[in-house]
Amino acid sequence: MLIRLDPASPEPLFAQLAAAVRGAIARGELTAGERLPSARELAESLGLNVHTVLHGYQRLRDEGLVELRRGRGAVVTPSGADGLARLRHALADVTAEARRLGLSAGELTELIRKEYS
Amino acid sequence: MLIRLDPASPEPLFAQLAAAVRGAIARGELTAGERLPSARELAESLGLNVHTVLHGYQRLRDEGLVELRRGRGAVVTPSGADGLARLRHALADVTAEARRLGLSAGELTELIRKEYS
DNA sequence: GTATTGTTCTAGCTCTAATAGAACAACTTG
DNA sequence: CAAGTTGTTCTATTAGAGCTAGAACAATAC
Repeated sequence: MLIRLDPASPEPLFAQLAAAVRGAIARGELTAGERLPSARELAESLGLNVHTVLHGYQRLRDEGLVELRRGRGAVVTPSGADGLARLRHALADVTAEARRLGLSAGELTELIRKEYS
Repeated sequence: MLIRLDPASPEPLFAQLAAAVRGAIARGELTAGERLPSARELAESLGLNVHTVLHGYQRLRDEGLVELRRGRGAVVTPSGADGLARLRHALADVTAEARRLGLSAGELTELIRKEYS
């Protein structure tokens, strides 16, 4: 799993890291039961602090995508892997266009809610 | 145009303000050539600092949605209004397709949230 | 000419992100 | 059981963004 981070981005590093893992799960590059590198390992290889990596892992845990256990590390959950893989591509074009126009995720979802009602 | 801001949100106030205006344009509540309230006026009525409002306006200008001129204020550009209107139509197509496939609004917005992260 | 409005500048305050180091608790492995 | 691995928790510091504040300035409208 290749992870590239941009320190100059307004997006926090821990969030970029979480996003990278999330994307890998959605694309099927990481499957249920697979284990992520240990925080200390990944921090070393990415040139980050251990706490920053753990912060990202904890966000993924909050989203239900991975399980964290001491001594074992971070493991992809079945529910997380299943839920992500679906209609993601169908939305890619629209979200890219929306982002180009400066819309936030909140604004886009707001438009959708109105569209559905 | 009603603007509601949440100071407790992680989203910066200037960004929330820009988002509100953007949404109003996308929904057609603000049309090309229309003038926004002056920064000093809006700051007063929203309980914000003038600079915060101007920060939001400047973001909208960077996105090409409004023009800023001293003495005149912020005016919605034709190109900005058009672009957002187009997106709105594209979005209508996607939501129609999603509905045809049996997705709920919640599922769709959840996918978008992940797409943006 | 006068009022309005955005632009620019300095300044201070607060909060988040990121880093750093240390000790600790739970789990895995031999 | 013993040792190593890994996440958890704690305190602390640094850097930057966001927001507020006040002032002076420049372009436009009337």
